[in-house]
Amino acid sequence: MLDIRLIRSDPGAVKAALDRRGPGTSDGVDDVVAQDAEQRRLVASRDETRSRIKSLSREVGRLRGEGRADEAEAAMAQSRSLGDEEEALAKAAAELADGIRAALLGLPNLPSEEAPDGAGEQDNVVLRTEGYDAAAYGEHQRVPHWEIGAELGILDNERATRISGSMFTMYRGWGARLLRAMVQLSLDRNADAYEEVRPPTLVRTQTMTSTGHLPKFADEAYHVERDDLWAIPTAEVPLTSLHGDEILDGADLPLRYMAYTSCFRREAGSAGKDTRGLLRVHEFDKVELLAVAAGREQAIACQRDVLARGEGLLRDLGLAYRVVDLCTAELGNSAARTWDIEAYAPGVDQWLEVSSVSWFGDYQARRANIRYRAAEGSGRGTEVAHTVNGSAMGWPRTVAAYLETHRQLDGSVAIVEALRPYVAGADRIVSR
RNA sequence: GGAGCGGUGGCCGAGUGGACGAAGGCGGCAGUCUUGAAAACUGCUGACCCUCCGGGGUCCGUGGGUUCGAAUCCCACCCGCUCCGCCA
Repeated sequence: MLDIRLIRSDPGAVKAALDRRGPGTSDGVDDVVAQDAEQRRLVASRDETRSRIKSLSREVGRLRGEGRADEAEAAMAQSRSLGDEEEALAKAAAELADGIRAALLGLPNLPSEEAPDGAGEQDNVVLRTEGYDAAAYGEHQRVPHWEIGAELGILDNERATRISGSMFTMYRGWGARLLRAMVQLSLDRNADAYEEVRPPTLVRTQTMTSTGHLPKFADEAYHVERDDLWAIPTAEVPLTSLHGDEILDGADLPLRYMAYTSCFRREAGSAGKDTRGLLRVHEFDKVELLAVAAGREQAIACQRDVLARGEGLLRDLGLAYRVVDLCTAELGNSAARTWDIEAYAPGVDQWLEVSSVSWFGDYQARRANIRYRAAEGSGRGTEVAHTVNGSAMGWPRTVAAYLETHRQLDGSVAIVEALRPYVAGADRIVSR
């Protein structure tokens, strides 16, 4: 949610920044400005009326105490008639406030001025590519992961579909074990700075609203209507709300958390797109890293840290990857700046998005109401925190890139050094 | 799911419908004393919104209601605790 004070004081700059995402993004800002002015006018006269009612009421008590019943009666009558006035003003002000809040919830975040301008995917900027050499891949690596999975008996999407429908996956045997090894590696590598959390995967509407997944993207999430709970699309959702409605001590920031959870996405509108194998599924696993920071500078340092950790894990797995700076048109609704990490999968010859590392400014923290008290003597009171998050590792696609990259001439798949401690030292996956 | 009790400031906790934004304590900050620290004593110490910077207003789980006036009375909901039932 954008700061209404910023919109009020400089609507032109807000509109210009929003429109960098695409034409028409700032529609509604003028409306908000007008409604806000009217709402404040109403609140001012409501407050004035209330103040008069309060002093009259005190007067009633005092007059009664002094036995001046007639005068008390007169004050009561006057106060009563002011009451109707106050009620009407309060109702009008509250309705406007609801409307303003709804409009604000619908506005996306301002892109960082450092995010590259652009109109679509083609305008994303590749910052760097690591470990990629097209000529280095042999024919044995040009096999799509679903074939490798079937050959080795480690992926069983056919039966997953029978159990849950299309775009669900199932790991079996070494597939499940490889996944578990990667999860453990991801958590262990980040335990030095991030507290491990196992949050709930079903959350309230308020929790989904805080990260910006609601109200705009309700169609993307699974909703348990009977209990009004939402299946999280990412651990970012519960982790962001971990400190919701709290005032943190600025000296404790940044706070860093990581969580391994299942993630659920309806992928509405993408049926039939990239659906082969593990490229796009409704339920997947992910280790998410998240930081709550004090201000821009600290937040950006945290974002760099998350990115470095995501890259480090891909290097541990021996995968080629590139880092992409998303252009303004491709930024998620809540993000100010996002770096995607894409792993190269030789079998399908695609760069697969395996991590998305975003800085949200105070947009999410304002929705979640996460504040912090600045250092003593800084002359500042409580401030809205900044949030940052990104995947340490996200699964089906990482497994896809892994299987294709490490497939050997004999059809087995090598287990890299970093994973061996988690698989009792085994060094390859062979057909059973 | 049923019954009972409860939800008050950073924390604990008091609060007969009338000066209650709220006693008291703890914690925190500042000062006195001290070479320094501790102890003792004194003072200060919530968040948020608006402002013509004088001030005004909102907030006692949430939302309604009663009343001239609600932390206090009524209703609904949420959360917690205890017991019963059910259950992995």
